[in-house]
Amino acid sequence: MAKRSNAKVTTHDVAKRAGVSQPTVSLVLSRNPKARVAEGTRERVIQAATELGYRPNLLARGLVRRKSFSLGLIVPDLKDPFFADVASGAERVASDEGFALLLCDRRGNGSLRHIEALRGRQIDGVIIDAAAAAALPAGALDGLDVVLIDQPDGAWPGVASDAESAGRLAAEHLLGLGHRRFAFMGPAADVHTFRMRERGFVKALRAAGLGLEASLLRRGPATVTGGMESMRALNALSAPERPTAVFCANDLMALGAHKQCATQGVRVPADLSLVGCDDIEMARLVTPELTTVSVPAREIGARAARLLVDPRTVGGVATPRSRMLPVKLVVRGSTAPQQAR
Amino acid sequence: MAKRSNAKVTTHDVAKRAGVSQPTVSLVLSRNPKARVAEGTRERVIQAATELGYRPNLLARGLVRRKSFSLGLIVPDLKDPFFADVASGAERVASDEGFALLLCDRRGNGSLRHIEALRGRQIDGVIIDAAAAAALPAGALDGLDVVLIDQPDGAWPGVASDAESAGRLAAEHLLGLGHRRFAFMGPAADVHTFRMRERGFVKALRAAGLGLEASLLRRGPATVTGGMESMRALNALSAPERPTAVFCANDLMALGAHKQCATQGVRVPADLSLVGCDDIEMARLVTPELTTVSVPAREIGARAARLLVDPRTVGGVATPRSRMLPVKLVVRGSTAPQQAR
DNA sequence: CATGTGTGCTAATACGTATTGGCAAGCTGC
DNA sequence: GCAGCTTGCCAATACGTATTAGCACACATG
Repeated sequence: MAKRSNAKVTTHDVAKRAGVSQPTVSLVLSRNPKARVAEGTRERVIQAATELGYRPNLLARGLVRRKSFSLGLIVPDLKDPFFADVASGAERVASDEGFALLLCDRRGNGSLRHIEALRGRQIDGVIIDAAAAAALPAGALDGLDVVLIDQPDGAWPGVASDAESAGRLAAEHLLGLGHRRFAFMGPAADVHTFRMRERGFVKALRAAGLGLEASLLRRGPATVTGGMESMRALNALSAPERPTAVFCANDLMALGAHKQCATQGVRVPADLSLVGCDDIEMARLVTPELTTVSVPAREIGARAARLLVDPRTVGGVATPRSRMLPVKLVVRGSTAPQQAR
Repeated sequence: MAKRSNAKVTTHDVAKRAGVSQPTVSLVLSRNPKARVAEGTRERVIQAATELGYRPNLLARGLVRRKSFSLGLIVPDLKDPFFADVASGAERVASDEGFALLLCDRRGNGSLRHIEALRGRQIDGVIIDAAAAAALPAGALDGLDVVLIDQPDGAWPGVASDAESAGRLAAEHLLGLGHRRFAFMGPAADVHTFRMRERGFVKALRAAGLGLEASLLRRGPATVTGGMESMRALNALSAPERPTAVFCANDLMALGAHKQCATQGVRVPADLSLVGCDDIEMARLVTPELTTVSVPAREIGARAARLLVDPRTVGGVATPRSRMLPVKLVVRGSTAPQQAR
């Protein structure tokens, strides 16, 4: 019967109880494959450990092994459902593999402080959004195992979705519905995923012989508020100039745009078709439901964690191939065939 | 100029460079107040540490101090915006105080495994939702500094919102609009906050001489899906039996209900007034916007972390008073005066 | 000059685990 | 009977920091 004792039990306590030395306990419990331990001894040690409720002190273990069995996760904003999903996926893998996940919400700020704190904790790797990584001073990540959320940048591997396809799928869907006058809204900031979504969208339009006028390219933060403001600007255009379909860099923007249309009496999808990207849970809660491109956010987090946890890829032994996960168009109610005006 | 060296710099390295012994470095850098160090020595040590880019190894420090400067956070589901907010608040405080936040998403499961892992990491405290704590085997939290999210349970302090007032505010708002036929939807599970929201709601109805029939008390998980199903059941009632106003245990349910009404053509608020609870960001994105009771989720997380970080409250020296944070009714578009039928 | 009194530093040790080298005992083979 | 091997264990040490006890010195005091 395992005792749940309050006082901390060490390998020394176990050793005493089993009548062996401390190193022997360590040999048995750390399952060192090259350890030679008699079967009887092994059993006595395990028995004693169980009885005392021994639990290894990972700080001590980390100190000598130079490995802390913990990962850092730096996200731009945990309240963004996309990153909450990423975190959720990363936590799952980390936890399953015996790693702790140290959460850092940079809340839009720089992440140098977080990085330094993580270093002090001797983390085995860090998952960080590419925008944060790019904003760091040179060398800030030296010596760390890094996986980027978003495209790789040469120095570090990254896990991302196929953003260009996302844009293309949105465009092709809207083109197929007969739309000819498009707008795009997204941040100017240097986030690769957003750039690629835009590029994929624009390229598909070009392929159809269409373009995107400057006034129909709205720059703003990829947030609900950003979406509302961009949409307000579009709605302020004179009727012939107004787009009939809008692709938004992510669902938060799209939901903001959606809301703005509702507020201003612009009917979605009758007056305007709207496509988002990410497929966050909320996309199904608005009416009409948001057509969007589904991105496997949890899987992105999970894969990023797995790259850092997998002994075959850590330490650059085998440079992990970066991962580009497929996306899928999800047609819902916010898009409809272009109506004659 | 601080060098960013890849190799780890220890106090020994700093000592050598400054021409002093390792303990002296430790005395200087740990800012031990009772340490007597000559000003010149102190400066040389700091200079050397800066030049070498010294950063303390928190594993080693934790080992000897018996303190890891890290907190565990166990949430039922990170994808629930309420808990994402709690996590965000807790992370902010932890980070500001030099603590790491070890994130555990129990994803609806038991949390014993997570607790054990956190113990091994010698965490200084754990923030856990009360439902998870209650589901743990006896003694599973012994010897830990615990703060519950949700009401305290005698053994541990908790940080929560004034849930009974939330229910009462919702009821009074609806009563003031002339409603007389109410429904409530919420989980049967033993989450104190949800029980108190329900109780506050029912008590306020009673005070007005009204009650809640069994058929108008819908049990279901506090999720979007749960809200949709409960709403479907309510909509299936014959017209005279149907409520004119519904209070939902949280916003996720309310949004599910909101969506279900849109799907079934029940007009909100003309046919049905809807009140949620939490005031998550999404509440403002649906049309009509959701009337709800605002709960300071981030503040809850922040306070919980502060209780565990504050030297005046840790270790039970001064048992921290539990905190009950005020809530506020936010009237939006999902509620309206009762119409004659 | 002997005695006390701070001051500024260091030697030694502890924290709990992992690892290295080696010792003793039991074999094998000749 | 001795060299050589294997097996099973342990002594010693390392990881990087914090802390305790105490040393050497200067200075003041009698």
